[in-house]
Amino acid sequence: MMSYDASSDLVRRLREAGCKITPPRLAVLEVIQREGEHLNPNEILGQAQAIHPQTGRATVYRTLELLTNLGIVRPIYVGDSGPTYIRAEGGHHHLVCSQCGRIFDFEQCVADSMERELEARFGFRITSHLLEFYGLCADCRQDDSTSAA
Amino acid sequence: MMSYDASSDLVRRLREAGCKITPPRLAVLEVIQREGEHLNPNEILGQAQAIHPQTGRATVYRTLELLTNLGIVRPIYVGDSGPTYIRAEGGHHHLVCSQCGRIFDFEQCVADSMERELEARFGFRITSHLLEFYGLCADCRQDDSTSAA
DNA sequence: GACTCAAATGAGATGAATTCTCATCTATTG
DNA sequence: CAATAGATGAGAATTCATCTCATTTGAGTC
Repeated sequence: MMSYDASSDLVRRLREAGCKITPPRLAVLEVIQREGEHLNPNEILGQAQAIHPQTGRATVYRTLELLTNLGIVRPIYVGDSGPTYIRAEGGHHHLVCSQCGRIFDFEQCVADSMERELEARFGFRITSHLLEFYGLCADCRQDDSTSAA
Repeated sequence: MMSYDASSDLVRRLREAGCKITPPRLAVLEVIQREGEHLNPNEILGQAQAIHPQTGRATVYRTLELLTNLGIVRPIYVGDSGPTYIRAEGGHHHLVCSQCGRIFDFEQCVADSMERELEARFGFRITSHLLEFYGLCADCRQDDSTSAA
């Protein structure tokens, strides 16, 4: 037990926050660090149980809340699915089709240029951002053009 | 019955999509147009019932899904509350504290400058965007500085 | 290494939000 | 006005998240 990687950077942050380092927490951290992106609570539970089988559902929810408050992960709602969790660092950029729900990613982003100004204005320390554009994707535009004017 | 404002722009869009114009749908549209921002399904139900008392909960969910597919409204998840609905036009800009959950709005935004390029690149027709920054607000930074290094 | 205690846990109950089912009704077209 | 596909409302069913509480455990102290 307690054999995963109890010395990672994230574990240190938990310790500093006065939290105990438990097997379920290590399992969830492991999942986040390994897969990381866009897992929902149920998937995180499943993967955490692959590491530490006794892990309970409530503990996963509790751990995700804890990690969110510590600024380590962050829930994100995209499309019509429930929340998924991502690492709370860097930027996430999506193009979301309101009709079919498909999601496209893009990389370049102008948000960084705003960070400094917003930090100064609001006294924030910004660690990440989300930029999403909504509209109709190419396919759904075509389908529409038959019926709409 | 059928006396609210069956000739608005939004009603026309419903007709064009081949949908029937019914009292519950008019009621929901009326609520969206009047209040518009950040109502959750339950609040929308309440206000729709003030207009058309027989309106059922399932119909509100169905109508919101319909309006979302038509690109008229859009669900948004901010903070830890459930979904709320906003008009699917223009931009929404938030600064979210990961610790206390408070939300600050700001106006100026650089996203517009990216829209044209993304539209060209992905063949999208973009109607709105969401730009959110995450981090620690001024208050939570202070609380943290006592414990953290 | 054993002792202590607050923190953390798991199982299942509970609760809230959403979706589904189906018999009935109605907006629209001809 | 009649016909009909689409829409509706009521309540059942499902899903997802939270809460409760008895038990366990990590981590500091000796």
